[in-house]
Amino acid sequence: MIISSTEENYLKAIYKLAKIQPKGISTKSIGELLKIKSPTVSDMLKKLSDKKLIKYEKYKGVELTSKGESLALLVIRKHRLWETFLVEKLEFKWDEVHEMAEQLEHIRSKELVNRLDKFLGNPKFDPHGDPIPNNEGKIEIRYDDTLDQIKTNAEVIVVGVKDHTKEFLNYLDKSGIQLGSKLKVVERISYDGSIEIQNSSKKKLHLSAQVIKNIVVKNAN
Amino acid sequence: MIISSTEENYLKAIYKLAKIQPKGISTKSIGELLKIKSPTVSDMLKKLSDKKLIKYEKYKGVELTSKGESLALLVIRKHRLWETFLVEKLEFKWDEVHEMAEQLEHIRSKELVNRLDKFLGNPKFDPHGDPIPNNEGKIEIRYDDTLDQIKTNAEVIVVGVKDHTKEFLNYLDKSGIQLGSKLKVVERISYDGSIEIQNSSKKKLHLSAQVIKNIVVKNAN
DNA sequence: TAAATAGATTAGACAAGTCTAAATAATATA
DNA sequence: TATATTATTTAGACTTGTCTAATCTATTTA
Ligand SMILES: [Mn+2]
Ligand SMILES: [Mn+2]
Ligand SMILES: [Mn+2]
Ligand SMILES: [Mn+2]
Repeated sequence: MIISSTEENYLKAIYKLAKIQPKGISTKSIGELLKIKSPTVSDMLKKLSDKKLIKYEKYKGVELTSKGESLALLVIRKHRLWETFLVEKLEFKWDEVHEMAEQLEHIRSKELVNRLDKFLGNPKFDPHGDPIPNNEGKIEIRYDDTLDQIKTNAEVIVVGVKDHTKEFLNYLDKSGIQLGSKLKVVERISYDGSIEIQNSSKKKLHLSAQVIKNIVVKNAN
Repeated sequence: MIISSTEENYLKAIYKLAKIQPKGISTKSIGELLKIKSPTVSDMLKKLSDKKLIKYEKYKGVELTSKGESLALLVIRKHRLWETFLVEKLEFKWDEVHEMAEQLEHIRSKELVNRLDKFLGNPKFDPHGDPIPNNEGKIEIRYDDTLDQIKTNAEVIVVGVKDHTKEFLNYLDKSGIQLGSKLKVVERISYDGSIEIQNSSKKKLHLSAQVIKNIVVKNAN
């Protein structure tokens, strides 16, 4: 069965929404994520349902079938492997790769993605710290905290970001924060939820609530 | 101006046909190359003409404008660079890469193609010996002979192929012929235009007229 | 629980890219 | 040169993916 790029994008969107709200993904939320109007989404849901890629009942929301989930995971695998290639091999910065990966993720070839994986040394995470599903669609889910949940004086290492926009990633670059950065929470300002941190070279930095909830960290043991 | 993948394929086809028959490329020949029916081609020619990518007069055939030629060359550049990547980096064989490159050639990013070029060491030729246009669309045209034009006892090196099908490339593989192979023409059989060759390890091989006209060689000095 | 609101679906339209059948133009041939 | 053949274009239709406007359903709230 042939799956179009458009259909792949819907499956990926449903997969992503399901990670936040497992049951009954709404037409509206899919439309918002893909920047497509609801009636268009409605039509596509019928089509994906006919292809047995989703479970769909009118007005009841939608859920991926296991076939649909596998396909979504394959698209995500390709997206993240290509992003890794672009950063590791072609020396792009982490804020530059998403758009290219949005195109590359639709290249059809089982063999290509597996060779690419091998060429990159079977990476487990992409340049934004997101896990790369393996060839069987298995994905390592990491239960790490975001920086806003960290106690004062705790030391942590940056392992990912939740916001992938150019603006956010650029802001982190300018602040000298990247994957692997070691940070210490010096002070929490309860008034606005912001924090004061110190980096490994003792430099202090003030980060807003908005920013720290998008930085994923693990304990620096 | 946005050029769709479909439009890119038409431009590439016209470019390729123009190398054989510079003036007045026919609707029919484009259709045959792209496996698309003539009326569809006719429609597209109007569209490409409106976009000033081709010069087109009804019933008079078609010609690329310089804008159209630049775009065609960019697509060819991308195709050949990706093929080189697939063979050099991902270890695909030369008969396995064309279909993937047909998809990859449409990835939109000026920066990506130039970084890829650099990553590959600015290769001048692709895995089939075809020249890779540079960033300005300049292409090195090589005036090499095909093996059927070589005198008896001359020694040559294989620098390209004219038939890119899996079947032909596979046949060459099985015969131990690849880019860089050194061959000596031992005998020409005038009856059927076939030849007897000797490879660098003195092994003899009989090649049909059909085969040798698709092998591009240069003199082995 | 009845009305208001939000969300979802249906209806009808459009663009891109494709097709077949019919009409027309150009070219070859008798 | 008149006719036959071939190539091209026009006409009309279909599919995919999108939209807006209208209608229907579900949920919230007074
Ligand atoms: Mn991305
Ligand atoms: Mn990513
Ligand atoms: Mn090719
Ligand atoms: Mn090639």
